[in-house]
Amino acid sequence: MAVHLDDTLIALADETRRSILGRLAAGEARVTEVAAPFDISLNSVSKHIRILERAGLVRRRIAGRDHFLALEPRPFDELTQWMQKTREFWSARLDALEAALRAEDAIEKARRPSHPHPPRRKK
Amino acid sequence: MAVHLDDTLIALADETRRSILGRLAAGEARVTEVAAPFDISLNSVSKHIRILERAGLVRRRIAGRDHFLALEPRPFDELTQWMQKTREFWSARLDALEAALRAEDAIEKARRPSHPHPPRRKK
DNA sequence: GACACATTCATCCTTTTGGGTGAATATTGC
DNA sequence: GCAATATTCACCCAAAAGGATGAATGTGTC
Repeated sequence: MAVHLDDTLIALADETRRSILGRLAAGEARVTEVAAPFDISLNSVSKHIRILERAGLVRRRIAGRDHFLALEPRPFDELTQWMQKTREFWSARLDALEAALRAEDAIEKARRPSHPHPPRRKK
Repeated sequence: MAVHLDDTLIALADETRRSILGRLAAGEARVTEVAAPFDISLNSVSKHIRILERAGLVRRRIAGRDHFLALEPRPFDELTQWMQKTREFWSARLDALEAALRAEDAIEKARRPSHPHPPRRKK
């Protein structure tokens, strides 16, 4: 699953590719149509599309000499799920850390009412 | 905002870096501590940390010769927001497309009860 | 001051990415 | 069969990423 995530993240980490996905959200389009708005060569767009296909974000349907591309949101949704799970995990750990620090502070305060934060390392 | 997104996505698109973030979710750690579980050189880990810092996902607090690293979830949350907005946009457009196709089908069916999908291009 | 430790800097190497150009391939249309 | 069209393939180039190693810098400790 980790490699899969990498492909999706890399595919999304480029403005041209995000723009291509935006175009495909409006429906199927041929490679040439997708490439039209960009000021780069058709070949470069073709390479971007291959990276999107590698991530599974774009599906290709070949009809004669036309290659119709369509948006495939599943990897995007899987990434969203991973991010939600990861965020929850982080929150839980960071909250626990916060709680531990507060408890430590309380103990410290009870023992020595002043001097709230003895720096563990100097300078 | 686009460049910012790029940095975050690129930072997350690597298993080593995701693992570093997982470690930091448990609290601050020095560079050496963060590097310990990995089988790569300390320098490589240092480079990964720099990429995480570039994305704003890691904050560095220097205390003498020790560099303490801490997780900073804000860019992660911004990415989550972007993904939710994008997903909603896609859903709206794809739903509209679906509806349009269904409507087209209905009209087609009303006019010619058989022959549901005349292929626009042959083979 | 001398030494150990933590971290980065400077290089080098290989792979990937993002861009380009020109040729090849496949399909359509006449 | 032939010309035009759609797309990819094969290279070339520069920049960046991910890895390594060895030197330099800054800090703590004795």
